[in-house]
Amino acid sequence: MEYSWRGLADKEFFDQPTLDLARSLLGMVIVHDHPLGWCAGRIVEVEMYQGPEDRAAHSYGGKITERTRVMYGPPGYAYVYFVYGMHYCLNVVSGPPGRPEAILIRALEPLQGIELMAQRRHIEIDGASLNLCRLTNGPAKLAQALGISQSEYGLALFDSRLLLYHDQDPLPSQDIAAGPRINVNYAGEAALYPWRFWVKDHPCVSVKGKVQKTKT
DNA sequence: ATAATGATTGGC
DNA sequence: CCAATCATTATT
Repeated sequence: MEYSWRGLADKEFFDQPTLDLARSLLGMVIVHDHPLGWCAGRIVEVEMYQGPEDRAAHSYGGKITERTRVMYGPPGYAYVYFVYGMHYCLNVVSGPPGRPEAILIRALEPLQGIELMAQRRHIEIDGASLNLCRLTNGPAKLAQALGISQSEYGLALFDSRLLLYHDQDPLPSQDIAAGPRINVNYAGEAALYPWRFWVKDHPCVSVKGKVQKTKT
C-alpha cells in the first residue's frame, strides 16, 4: 500500500492543547485501510469538545460510561459514537489521560477511493454532475464514506488501519475560520463558544456549517 | 425492564 | 419542516 502523503502523525503530535490540536487537524489527511479498499480525505472542518466543563460534550460533568471511556485515555485514539439511530461520527481523542476531550471531524475533501466512498454512500458517480464534496461534507457522511462504524472505536490514529497524515504546512491562521458549534443549542452558554473550525471558503464544509456562516 | 434522547441526514 | 431509527443512558 503506497501513500503519497508527507508524513504520518506520530503519537507525540497529539500531545498539545485541544484548541491547538483542533486547528492543526485542518488540512491533514485521514486514511482508512479496509479489505474493500482504501479511502482518504483532507480534513476541512472540525469541532472540539472540552472535558467535564463543556455542557455540549458527551463527557460533561466527568460522565464516564462504556461509550465515553476512550475519551479518558491518552490522546490520538478514535472515539466513534452512534447517533440518531442511524449515523456514526468520528472524533479524535485529545487532552492528557483523565481529561475527556475530543475533536469531531465534521467534513472532508475526498482525495482517494472515490468510487468506494460513492458506493458506501449509495451515490452514483455519473461524470461531471457529481459534486465530490457531497460524499463527505458532514460528520455522519464522512463516517459512512470511509466505512467507519463501531468496529473502529478506539483505534490508534498513529498506528492502526485508520491513520492521520500531515500533507502540507499547517494552515496560516488567516485561512482558518471559527464559529459556534452546530446542533448544541441545549448546551446553554457553551453553545456560544467558537469551537468549530473550518478552512475558510472551502467548498466541502458541511451544509449546516455554511448556513451558519452566512447567517452571522 | 423500559422509556427518553440525540455532536444528523435526506426527503417532502 | 420533520420523519427515520436505535445505541446509549437514565429511570422505574
